[in-house]
Amino acid sequence: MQPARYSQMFIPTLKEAPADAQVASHRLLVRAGFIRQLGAGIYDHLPLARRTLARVERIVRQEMDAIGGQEFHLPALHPAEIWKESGRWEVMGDNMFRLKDRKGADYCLGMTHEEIFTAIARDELRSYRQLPQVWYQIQTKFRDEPRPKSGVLRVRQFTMKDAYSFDVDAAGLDRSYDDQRRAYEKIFTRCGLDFVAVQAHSGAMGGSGSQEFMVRTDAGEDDVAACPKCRYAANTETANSRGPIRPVDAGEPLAAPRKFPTPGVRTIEALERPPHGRSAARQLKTLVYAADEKLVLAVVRGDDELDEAKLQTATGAAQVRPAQPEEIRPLLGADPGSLGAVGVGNCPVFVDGTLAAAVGMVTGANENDVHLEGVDVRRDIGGAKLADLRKVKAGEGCPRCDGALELFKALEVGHIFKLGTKYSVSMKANVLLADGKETPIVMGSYGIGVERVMAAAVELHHDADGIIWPFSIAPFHATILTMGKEPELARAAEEVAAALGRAGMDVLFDDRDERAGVKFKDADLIGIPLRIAVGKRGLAEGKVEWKLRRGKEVDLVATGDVEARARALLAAELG
RNA sequence: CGGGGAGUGGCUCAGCUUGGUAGAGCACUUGGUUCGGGACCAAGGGGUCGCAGGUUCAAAUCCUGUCUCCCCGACCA
Repeated sequence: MQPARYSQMFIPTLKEAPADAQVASHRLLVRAGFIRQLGAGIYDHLPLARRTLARVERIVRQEMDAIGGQEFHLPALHPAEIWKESGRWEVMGDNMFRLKDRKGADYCLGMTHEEIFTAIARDELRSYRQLPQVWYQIQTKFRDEPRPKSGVLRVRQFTMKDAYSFDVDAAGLDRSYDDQRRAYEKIFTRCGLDFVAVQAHSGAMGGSGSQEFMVRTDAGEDDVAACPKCRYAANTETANSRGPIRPVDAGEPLAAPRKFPTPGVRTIEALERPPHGRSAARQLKTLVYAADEKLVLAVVRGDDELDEAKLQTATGAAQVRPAQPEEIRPLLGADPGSLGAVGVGNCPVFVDGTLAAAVGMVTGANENDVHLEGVDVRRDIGGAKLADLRKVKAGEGCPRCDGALELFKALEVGHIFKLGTKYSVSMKANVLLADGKETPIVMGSYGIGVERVMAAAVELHHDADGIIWPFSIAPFHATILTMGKEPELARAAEEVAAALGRAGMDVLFDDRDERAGVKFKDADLIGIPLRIAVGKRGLAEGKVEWKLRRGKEVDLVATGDVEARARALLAAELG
């Protein structure tokens, strides 16, 4: 293959990063000439990004094909009807880009493709004999994110590999799911990502189980609780810890809750201070939420934090949001800060499971400036449903072993779901069994954010000078540059470039009329894994400088040895 | 949506408080000197100061509205 010539390529590198770039991947992908912003959460992929993304996609295709996946390409523009069938036209709310055609009919831009693939399955699959099927595509998704941020990490238009499995029964789904999980492990490993597969919250997708593939980085937006001693790892949206959480600092039990005046007290902290002195662990925190627009109460301990995803799971609602003060007052008769669940009968109450046996607790009396003490959760909030609502904290016990949990930030690069029959039932995708009965197809859905894989690799692999790509997804494997203008240097560089090409490397030949320093800086910034520099001194002995981006050492290598050495390096790196 | 910040040559920013008709560095063009880690000198090109109204003899600067972008909280690959 011919080496690419830097002078002919469009690689707009920048000395300074745009002021609004906060995270490393954003800063470096812009500076190194991979991406440019078109609008909030909308990015141009310039040639270098396209090359890297194409490599990621190639790895994804290989691993999908290896488990029997068949590639499709479905429309991004969807008629509203199909989303109304599954009920998600409403569920997706403002996250969906919606538009009308010239006749006024409703359309949307696809956020994901469960509905479209399920429609194909419904229309075309008739018999259990046709199953299992594994279908996938690499396609553009549109989501009207409320808050795009962090460069390419959270955007409104992105590329997703989405795969769907169709099985006759749950056992088949388990196999398909395991195939995908193993494929994901290979994909992310090959892309040079350190990752953990964690237990996840299913959110709007529905279904029985799911795992997220997380890359540990502060640029991520999820919190993961993981046990260093065993394999337990979970998104804090589902993570548990081993009880007892902390000693329940029980107050004095009373025969019945007793009111006491708390003028001006509106916060847990205020109630901890004198003259009240009620520790947060003895307080009940009562929060009002709208779950699918129906008000509910959520109660956690005063020193705990409510996890909204857990509340969503507990209520079974599609959407959960904090209630407005204007909604709360008519419901409970008091303002936030004086709320409690004791005696509340006009809305569902959810109490965190760790409070099941709590006695002698303090809570708001639903009367401004008044609290209750001596509250016995079982006795006084008897109608409540117990649920896991609290967010786990670092250092708490692992639910699976005697280890202690650690918490860290992570970036979600992939998510696999056992959907079950949610979509096949609502969209009537059935097949006939051997005994002639109809059964809904059992489905799974599996996503990978392609740009996120690229960005995650940058987050993980960079230094002060720029990106350090793994060979597998680098835009070029090697770059070659000359130090000086002598024609013999350029000639030698051409030869070395050809040798690298014969070894199977993609080569960028920096033939620009620039000083060596400029070429070095750009090579480091762009992050090409292997750099060969041709200079007068080395060439006098028939040698060139061989340097890996990730290391410090510079080796002098005879030009005749470059090909063999490159071949060996590539074999070692790509396996 | 709630809260905070910012829009001035391609990029990073100054100028705004105290109105007087736009600047620096980088980038770009030309010439010269350089040439192993983002060179130097000289001469150039490039901006209706986000947009729309208003105040004023005069608006980048003051007022109102509006759009866009960024950051912090609720969603997701």
